[in-house]
This record gives sequence, structure tokens and C-alpha cells, in this order.
Amino acid sequence: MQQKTLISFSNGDTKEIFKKYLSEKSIFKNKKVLTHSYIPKKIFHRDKEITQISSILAPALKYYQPSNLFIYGSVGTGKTICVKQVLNDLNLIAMENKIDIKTIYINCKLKKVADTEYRLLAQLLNEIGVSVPDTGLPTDVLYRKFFDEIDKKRQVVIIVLDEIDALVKKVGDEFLYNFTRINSELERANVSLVGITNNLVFSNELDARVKSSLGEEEIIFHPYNAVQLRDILEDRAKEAFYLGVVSKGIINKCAALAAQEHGDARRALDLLRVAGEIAERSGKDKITEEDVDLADQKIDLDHIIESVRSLPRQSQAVLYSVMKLTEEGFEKILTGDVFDRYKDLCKRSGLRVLTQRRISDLIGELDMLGIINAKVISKGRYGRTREISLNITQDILDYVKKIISPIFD
DNA sequence: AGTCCACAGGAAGGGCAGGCGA
DNA sequence: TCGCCTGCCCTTCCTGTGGACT
Repeated sequence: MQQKTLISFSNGDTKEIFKKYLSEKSIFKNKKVLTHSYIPKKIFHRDKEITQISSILAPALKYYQPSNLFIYGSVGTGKTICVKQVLNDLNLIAMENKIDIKTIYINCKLKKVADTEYRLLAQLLNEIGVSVPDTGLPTDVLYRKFFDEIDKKRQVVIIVLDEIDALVKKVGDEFLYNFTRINSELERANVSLVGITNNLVFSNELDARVKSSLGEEEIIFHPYNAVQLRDILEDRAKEAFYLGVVSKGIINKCAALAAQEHGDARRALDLLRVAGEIAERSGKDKITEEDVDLADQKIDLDHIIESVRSLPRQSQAVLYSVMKLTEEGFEKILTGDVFDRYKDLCKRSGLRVLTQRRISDLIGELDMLGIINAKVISKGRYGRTREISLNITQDILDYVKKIISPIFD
């Protein structure tokens, strides 16, 4: 006998919202086109770079080891997308011609995926079908397993490490050295490394020994200008929205705003997508300039609020101390001031008091996240310290306060 | 020129949790 | 069960530093 399921709505408003949503026609034809992970059919204004990457990786088709490659360029300049497309094409050609090429793409910034040497190796092993525990084994055992597994047959393995600077910053460059030595240990397979980084001076920060054995080829991706961003947006908008939803003016505005932000194509796509969402939510069938302005603010706000929400309690306490000092009109907030205020806060709220050394690191992390500015200054006879200020506007600050105040007050 | 301040920030290591293999 | 390994968060100890002051 079939069981009957009882359906009832808990709240009349919810029901109405869902009903209304169902009855409305979306302005989006395919929203996925505007996400960062989408690979478009044509990549605009990157022909030269794609040709360069392809020629460097081409020797893999004859089982030679392609040169290690380093790709530099700031956020949203198309590095990842170009590499992914070249790998796609390479895999296709390899398959057609029955050539054994294995390409592995790993984003080193993804938490719990490849943010330590162990996890990177575990992830690589996972990609070639060997499962290892999340922790517990010595790192050299993982290296051995990886080397042995790929050397079982004649093949070329191309490992792409995106945001490689994040991993090097965390665990040092020793692992890169290990990978450069890998080919001398392999009999049948060849391995080549492609590193992608936002840090334009990344190679300068590497150990000379690593640099000499690694940096064989380099490609730099320059930021897009407003005209180039416009071409990219126009192409994506055609697929993402129904006809007439986006005007040329809107595309130009998104392109111009993103071009101001260091020619970031991701930002341009985000602007268009969020503006579309805002327009749709307010029942419009066209995106207006006002929607783009709102989207611009919303993206910043969402980013900061998400960062603050996910901060550990101790970092939130440090941020709250900075906020309180700012509110009280402190002209120049120094590390010592923050630490004193933080101690008071801990006493009142029952939080464990960490050392000043640790708080100094937490201040550095908040600075990295862009929530505060912390500049090292010297006050001569009165010491060397950091001058700290909030890096968020008043309206965002109000939102942030709503999140943190209830925890400590 | 030397002193001194208030930290910055590197290095080493402790303690805990989670996990493996013998 | 025990020894060993890693990750993570943290402390302790230490050296380095820019520039006002003497």
C-alpha cells in the first residue's frame, strides 16, 4: 500500500513567494554562463597566451616531458580558464590518437583539499585513483606511492597547481623541489608542472635551488581593459539572458566598473549576474543602471560579511576591539591598544586570553582579508608597531556590528 | 653616535585530535 | 594497543628594526 504524505504550508507568505516565483518568467536563459567555473566556447583576447601554453605542452603528445610552466597574472585575467581549455583540447587530441596523457588540475587555495603538502599529495593520489587516509601516513610514503603509481605505464602527467603561491606561503617551497626531482626517479612516465599564481613576484620568493630547476617557461597575463571586458560580457550576456534584458549601456557600465578594479573579468561577470538577480527579484524584465550600482555594493558587502561570519571567535574578538577603539575616536590605533582592549573583552566575555604574539598574527590575518589596514610604522624612540584602521565603510560596518556585537556584549 | 622603545616576525616546539599499520 | 605520523593552534624565546631622543 502506498503511504500518503501530508503536505501543509507552515507559513502563508512562503507559499505565496514560491507560487509567485513559479509563475514569473525568469530573465535568465542560462545563469551558469556567468559563473567563474564556466568555460566559454570562445575565450576573447587571449589567443596569444593560449598559443603559448599549447606549444609548451605539445611535446606531451610525443611522450616527451613538456617544460615546467609558470603563469602569472592578477585575479580575473583568464589564467585558469585558458589553461583549462588547453588541457581540454590536449586531452581530446590525446584520446583521438590513443596517447596516454593524464592532466590533473588542483586549486591549492581550497581549504581541506590541497592547503598542505600532505593534502596536495593525497589529492593527487586521489586523482589517479588511489585513495589514502586524510591523515596518518608519513609524507614520503605518499610521494613514493604517487611516483610508483604513475610510473606503472608510459604516460605524461601534467599537474596544474592553481594559486600555487598560497601553498608555498603555507608550507614552503620544499615540495616544489621534490616535484622537480621526480623525473629522474621515473622510468616510464614523464611529469610536468604548471603553476598558476596571482603573485607577480612569486618566483623571486622561491629558493634559488627550486627556481633554477623549475622556472623553465613563464607567461604573464595582463589585465583586461574596458573594451576587452565589454567583448567578454557581450558574448556571455547573449547566452545568459533572454533578448532585450541587457542593453549595451549596462554591459559598458559593468565593463567600466570592473576595469577600474584592475581589469578583473570575474568582477565584471559577478556584476552582471548580481545585477540580473536584483532586477529579477524586483520584478523587472530589464536590468537598469541602478541595479548595477546596487550589485556593485552588494558584492563588497556579501564578501566582507561572509569573511566576518566565518572568522574564529578569537579573530572576531580582535576585530571587535578594533571596532570599539574606532568608535571611541582613537586617532591612531596601535597593536598595544588593540591587545589591551582585547584582554578586557576576554575578561568580560569569559574568552581565553591569547598572547600578544598570537594577536599580532591575527591582526595580520585580518589585514590580509582586507577587513582592516595594518601598516608597520616606527615611532622612533617610542618603538615600532602597527598602525591599524578599519577598512570597511560605515554601512558595511553596521552590518558587521550586528553579527559580532551579540557575541561579546 | 649611541641608546632605547614597542613591537614585528622567525624558529622551535608543546599539546591535542585524528588516523594508520603492525 | 602502541608507536608513529600529520594538521592545527598556540606559546615561548629570540633577534631585528626605524627613528626619536640624549
